Amino acid sequence: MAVNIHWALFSGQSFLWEQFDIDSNYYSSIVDGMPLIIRQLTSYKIEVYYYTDSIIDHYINGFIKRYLSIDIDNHSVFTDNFHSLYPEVSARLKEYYGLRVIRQNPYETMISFMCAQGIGMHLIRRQVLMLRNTYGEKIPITFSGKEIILHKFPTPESLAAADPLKLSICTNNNRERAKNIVLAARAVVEGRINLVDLRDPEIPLDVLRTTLCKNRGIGFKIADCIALFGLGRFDAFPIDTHVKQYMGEWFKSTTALRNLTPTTYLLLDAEARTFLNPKLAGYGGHILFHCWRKEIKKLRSF
DNA sequence: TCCCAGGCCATGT
DNA sequence: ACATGGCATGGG
Repeated sequence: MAVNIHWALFSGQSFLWEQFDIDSNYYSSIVDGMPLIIRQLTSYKIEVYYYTDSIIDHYINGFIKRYLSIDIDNHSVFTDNFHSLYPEVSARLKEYYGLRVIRQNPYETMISFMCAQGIGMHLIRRQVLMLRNTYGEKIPITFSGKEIILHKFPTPESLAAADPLKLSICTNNNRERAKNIVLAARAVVEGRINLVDLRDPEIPLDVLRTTLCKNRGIGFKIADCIALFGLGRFDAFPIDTHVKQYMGEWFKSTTALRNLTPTTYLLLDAEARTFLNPKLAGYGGHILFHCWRKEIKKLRSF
């Protein structure tokens, strides 16, 4: 079965998705145990293929729409005040309103973003792919007559039981990162990290961030990424090298010229909320992030 | 060859 | 608090 969805740009936060081939418009992933294939038709439209019984079509449809956060009207993310204050940025953003910040699994988001430290997106994607292929359960499907082997994201148990040294093959040979991933998986298995409890939207962002940062390998930025992409906290605003750059260039922040120390991080976080809707700061920030990478940095990876 | 990539951590001042 | 270096590899 397939469903068409308008207003979806499939890009920007997709370490858990895999492109069929170079320059292919098809992407695959297993979301909540269900194999999904997405075809990017235009920057505003995708087609979703899923494998299930037609009786529960309406349920699947709702599930996918929630996953793709179709409930968020992207044009409401930026205020009228924003458009009049920053007309150049506003003009550039026109092509990027199709981007959806998707509601991904928090555990999978945590592990995959722990791979995203100071290296290019290409390498990050490769690490997550290798983790899936090495430790994830195989799921064979047939798509347009072809047999395709997909892999589930490895369970917390499988990563918790993994040998860190062996796992480091998947983490760019970075042993420290491999060790941290195994430790985090163990913490999930033993209930010391309870991501279900952290889903409570009443938890203040700084508390959420501090809680996640107790784990080795998770700093402010990764914690905010887990909140934004994994816990549906669209108010969380992860600040990385690109965000720091566009805050300096586009929003003339002098704070952005300083090194990204914890203090600077918190100052930038507060600054961003003065020109972005605080409740959707991360959502807007991600649209800006993607636009910055594509338009200014001319990066092709996503 | 050098610098930068969706950072984090330990160490020295 | 802030600066610096190590971690690792690939691409521009």
